[in-house]
Amino acid sequence: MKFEAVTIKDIAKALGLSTSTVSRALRDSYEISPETKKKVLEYSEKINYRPNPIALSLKEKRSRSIGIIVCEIANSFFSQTINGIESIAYDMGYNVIIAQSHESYEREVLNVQYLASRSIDGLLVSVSSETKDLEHLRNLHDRGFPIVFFDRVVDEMETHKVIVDNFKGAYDATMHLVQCGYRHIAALAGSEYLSITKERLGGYRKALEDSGLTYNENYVQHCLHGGMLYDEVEDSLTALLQQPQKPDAIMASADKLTTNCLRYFKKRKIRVPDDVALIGFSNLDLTDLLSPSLSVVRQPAFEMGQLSTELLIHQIESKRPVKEFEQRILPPQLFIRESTDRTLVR
Amino acid sequence: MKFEAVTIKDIAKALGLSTSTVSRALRDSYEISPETKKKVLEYSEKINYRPNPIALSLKEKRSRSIGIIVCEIANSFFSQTINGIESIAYDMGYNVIIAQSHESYEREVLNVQYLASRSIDGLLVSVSSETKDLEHLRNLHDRGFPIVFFDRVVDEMETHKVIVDNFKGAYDATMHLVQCGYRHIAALAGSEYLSITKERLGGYRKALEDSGLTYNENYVQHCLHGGMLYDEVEDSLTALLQQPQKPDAIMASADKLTTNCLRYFKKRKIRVPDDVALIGFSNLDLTDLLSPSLSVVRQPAFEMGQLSTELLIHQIESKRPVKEFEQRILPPQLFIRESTDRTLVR
DNA sequence: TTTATTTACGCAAACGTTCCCGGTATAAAG
DNA sequence: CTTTATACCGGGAACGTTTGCGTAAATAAA
Repeated sequence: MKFEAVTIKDIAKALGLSTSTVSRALRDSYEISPETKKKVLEYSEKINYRPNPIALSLKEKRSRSIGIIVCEIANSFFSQTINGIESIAYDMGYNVIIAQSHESYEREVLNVQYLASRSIDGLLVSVSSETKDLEHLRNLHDRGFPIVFFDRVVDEMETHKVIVDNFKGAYDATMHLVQCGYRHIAALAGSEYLSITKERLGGYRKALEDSGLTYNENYVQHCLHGGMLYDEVEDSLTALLQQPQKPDAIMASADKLTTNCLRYFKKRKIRVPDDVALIGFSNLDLTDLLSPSLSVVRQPAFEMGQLSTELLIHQIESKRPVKEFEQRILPPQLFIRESTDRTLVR
Repeated sequence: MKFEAVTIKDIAKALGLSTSTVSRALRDSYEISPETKKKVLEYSEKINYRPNPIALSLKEKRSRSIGIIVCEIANSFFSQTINGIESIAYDMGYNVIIAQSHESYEREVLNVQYLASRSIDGLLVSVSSETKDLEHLRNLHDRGFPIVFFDRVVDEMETHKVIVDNFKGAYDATMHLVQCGYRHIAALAGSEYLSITKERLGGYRKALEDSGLTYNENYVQHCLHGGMLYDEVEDSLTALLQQPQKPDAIMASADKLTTNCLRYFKKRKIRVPDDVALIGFSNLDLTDLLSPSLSVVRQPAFEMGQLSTELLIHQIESKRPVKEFEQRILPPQLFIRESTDRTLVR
């Protein structure tokens, strides 16, 4: 069932004009007399004419749409980021096409190819936790295709990047644990391939060192799928709790990691923070309602989305190839709640 | 900065053929000799040719993309629905363009117009809670534009609709409260304009009647923005708790309504379920981790998204105008946890 | 050998726009 | 009265593709 729209030709025919005249009248060209303009404008209004964006795209060789690749939109951080992306994109006349990798490298590659073949003008990417090979993106980038990375960036490519200060976030979180008196602080981290994992573990380690605590390799566990799979978290936590010296606090470095930690503790009736304290990166809106309420490092997701989009569209609309790339680093925010602070627990 | 793609013309020129021959070779037409086909295929592969979807769209008068309008993607129910939509859409070669109304009628209208002007082939809509006037949608629908409603549907339009059995969901939830011994059961509902609100309140009322409890108008409060604004929830709850006979249980009929209820109770140190029990519609993944864990009515969001998309694409690809419309009703699921069941509380 | 048929390809129009390049009036300048 | 300028408008190509039609050469049938 197709839906017939009214075209410039219909207007031209109805008014006894040529398509060029109608086109020019609509674009308010000086070459068209005021009377003709008036006629055309009025008639277009009457029959509710809307220019065909497909035809325009073909002509202008740009689609005015940008692609987004994230692992999951059902993740607070990413849905908030997408909100930020949308707010800017729509303001600037772009629409967004969203694709999810579900943390799978294969699906990420497929999505990139799909989006690229759909003639989008640019791409906003947060890589999957499985991604090590970047050929699918480098390929496009090398041919001048605008790509902006956010949150999960890659060192190997020279593009705009928007991240949060992950080092500081983890440092502050760990420092907070130290100040609360915890001495055996473990880290539950995401995929080793991810930039954010490295940065966050860096902050964790530095905080330990600055506090005179020794960094213990066995206190660091990785979950390849960033907490998406409960079993991975379960295995990691079990490994941590089997250490000769059980950790008395955990710093979790991703949203799902943090909540699945809590789920594990609840299942095993491990009391938080009495048995073990928990702080984690999270952008959930309900960390205050959890049991116990969660201490978190929160990222300015909305702003990250906005900023990334501004950088991307700026690059898309730039006349000359962009050679100077920016890396914007936004500050994280620390929220202290019951899961680390015993004085807060009822 | 534009990104030059390789076209069929480039292939034709390089191989000394006409564009029609190349086109036909690529589509494996019987009119082309095996040798020519082989040459064309190999060369296209080599230079990584991808057909330009914009040009195809112009020719075929369809864009192979569908629009989605929801209030918030940062809402578990909708993000799960979108996952379902995507899974089907991508399988069938469509991409999706998502727009958010943020529960504003004005933004919904703007989004509809924007999407319609972007030559999408169909629309998946869950109306905003402010929406009463449907001209923006009826307009399109009357001209044969495929529209499928999901979750928040409207009676006034004859289209495919996919909903959950809201009546049953609310009925079961209320019945559960009755069985737990609660006798003064209030309802916190969303916008009065919404279909889901009416259906859910219907189930609530019927359950009361079937249990020999009297339905009390003052026990029903509406929040126009469906819990998005905490203040609305606060006012409604305050009104409920000021009734001469304070309610001993609350049935909340939307995601944010339910969680904001909990937030209110926590703030005021009202114990759940001891002072007041709470059950609500919610698709959150962490209702088991809340304090107390939440009894909820859960909707099969993913399946709803899949089903809606199948119906929509089926209508889009139908040769003849579709006149017979289906209304699919999926079953909700009840999860009993601490917020209603005292025996579960630690 | 002539005629009919098949095979394999090219030409050109179409989708909806924009825009370059013309062209024809009318008016002003010489 | 011719030249030049100005105002206004139309023709047609182009964007990348598909597809109906035409046609040359090769093959088969007569």
